[in-house]
Amino acid sequence: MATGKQAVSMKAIAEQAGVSVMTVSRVLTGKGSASAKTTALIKGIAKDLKYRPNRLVRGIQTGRTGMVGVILPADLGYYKNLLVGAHDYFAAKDCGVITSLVQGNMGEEAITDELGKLHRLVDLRADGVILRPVNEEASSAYFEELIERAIPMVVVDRRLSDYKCDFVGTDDYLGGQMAAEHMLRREPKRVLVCSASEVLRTSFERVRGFRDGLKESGVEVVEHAFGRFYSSESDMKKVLKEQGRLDGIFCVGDLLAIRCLRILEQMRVSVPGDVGVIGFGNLGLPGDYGARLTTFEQNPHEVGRQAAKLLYSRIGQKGKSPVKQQLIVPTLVDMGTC
Amino acid sequence: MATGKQAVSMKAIAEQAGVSVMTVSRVLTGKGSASAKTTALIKGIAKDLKYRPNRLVRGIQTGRTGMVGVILPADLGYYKNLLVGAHDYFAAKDCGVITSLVQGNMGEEAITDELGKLHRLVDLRADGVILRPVNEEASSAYFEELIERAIPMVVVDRRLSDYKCDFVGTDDYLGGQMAAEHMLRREPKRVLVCSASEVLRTSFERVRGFRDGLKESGVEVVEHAFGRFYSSESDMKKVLKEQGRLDGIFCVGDLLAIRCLRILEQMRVSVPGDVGVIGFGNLGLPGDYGARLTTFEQNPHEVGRQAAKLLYSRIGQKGKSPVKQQLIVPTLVDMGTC
DNA sequence: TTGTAAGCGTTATCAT
DNA sequence: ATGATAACGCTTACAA
Repeated sequence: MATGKQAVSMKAIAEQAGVSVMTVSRVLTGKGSASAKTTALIKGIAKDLKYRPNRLVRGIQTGRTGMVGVILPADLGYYKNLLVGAHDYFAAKDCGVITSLVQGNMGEEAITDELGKLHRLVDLRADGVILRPVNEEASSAYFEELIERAIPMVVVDRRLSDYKCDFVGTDDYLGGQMAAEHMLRREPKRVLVCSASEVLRTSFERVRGFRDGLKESGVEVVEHAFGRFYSSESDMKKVLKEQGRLDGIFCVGDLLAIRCLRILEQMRVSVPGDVGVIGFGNLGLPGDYGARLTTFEQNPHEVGRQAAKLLYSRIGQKGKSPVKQQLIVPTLVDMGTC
Repeated sequence: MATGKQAVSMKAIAEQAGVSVMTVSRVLTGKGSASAKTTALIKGIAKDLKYRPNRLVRGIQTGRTGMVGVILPADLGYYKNLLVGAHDYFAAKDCGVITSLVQGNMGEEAITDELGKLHRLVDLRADGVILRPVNEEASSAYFEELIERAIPMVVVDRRLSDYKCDFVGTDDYLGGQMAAEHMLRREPKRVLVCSASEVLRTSFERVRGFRDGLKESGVEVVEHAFGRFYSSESDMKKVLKEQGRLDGIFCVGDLLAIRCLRILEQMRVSVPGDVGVIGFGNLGLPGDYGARLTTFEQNPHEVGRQAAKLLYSRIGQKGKSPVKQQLIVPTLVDMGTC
């Protein structure tokens, strides 16, 4: 310690009260017993001295620091409410949340950054970690420091492909099914699915759910896979023109759906009169058309809350238990485009 | 420690290397000297054992935990980027950020919550705190635990009325002046100021800046004070009708400005043809008209960065130094309504 | 260059 | 109900 007067410690209280440090500890933590008299005395002195327990020391001693780490992309966007959801839960558990923001979405640099944040959390002896992974291909070697110390981790929003661990995210399959159900009310004959790519799990699951939801309806389903959750105007125009008559369109992302709406407007096709359009709330920040798009709102707040809850349950849980997958149901927001 | 194998400590490395703990400490922290041979040996073993320093202990020992607290309102909104800005700075300084979100904007409950979060940060021995206060009237007694321990605090966005301390926020006065300057290009004869209330510092400062900016222009300035940063449609309509001929309107908040635009449209007054309208980016989330409103964007990211920078400079600064006020210049966003 | 001893503020453990 | 002592993992201060 550099300079200045020492911060008040249990020792100081003990001296003033004429008891041992242990008695102070017992009174102040509420664990163990003490006479009513000493209890009152000690509590009084603690208040007078503005005593505050040193959680660092307590953490060293008990193995629980009461801090958890949350690692998210630096451009918070969609994850803002996830963070808030996690906070909501942890606040109730008197857990401090160390937020770490990772620059970039992929690439070596982002991975290095992510790993650095993980290390910092280990160094601070966080009780657990919530991670939205940048490095989706990370193997268990990547997480060795966490594993070594049995620090529980819950992954959110994006699944890790190589490393099995607890996960909380949107139920994309169910969302797809719900989209199908909603679409069926139009009694369509032929519908188009605008997907991203089979290798993108969210897209794949949404499509799978949608197809399964239509399975016994006899509706004809055609699909066009744009490589990403986005399409240029010309690509979309080409696709829609080629497809000919359609009664409905399900896009696995809002950006695709908004593009659809624009093109359909150009083509003088009425929505939802001629064609119904459903998007999926990939970004949650729709543009001009977005506000009126029938889509699925993901519930990042709930994802955050559930991730926190799951993580908390893992903390202090002795051995290993089977991996859990908590899937949060998206909400259909009917804005009349389908 | 409850169960399981002990985490690897310097002691473990020391034993394996056949040296003392101090040598390990010196090598791993880079402070002090050691022979090239032992250095290599120790570093090798540390890596093999996946050693990670215990920052808690280091914090206890050195008085610097490398953690700072950031306390913001629970509905992050505008503060999202402030948080990101603070992170950007602290990440570079290898500082962990403990985020605390306070429920509610005023009232006893929120204050209790805020104080609780402050206490938790003290308990975790944060090196410093950035606070967007809920409790603006808080006196120094409110912050006694921080003061007692000489934990530096920087207040952002809202000033504390009773307690002098470092502050970083938007330069409202300058914003007002800039609005005036912009307005003058229209060569107006008569302008209306839609203010909130004199007791709201941000409103007051914006108006003061605006008036000062027009001082020598000879422009006639009339002012209507709505109690808040908001007006009902009927109130605004009444005011605009009563005022008669106007060349420009400066609203201290975007919500007021958007209301203005709507009423003017109803009144068939062209903007910016007949009247120029300037708002102030109170919320940053403009509605339909907002996207086209000439207004001031506050720079929460920069506020966060500067607050972090200021706080960091205070950390480890020995005695007390004069209070600093860092004012961030808002950006004029000309969307053509003035 | 390296080591020893003491201490940081608390809890765990075993007494009394 | 209370206390003494060790331990947690590291750094500071002082030797050698």
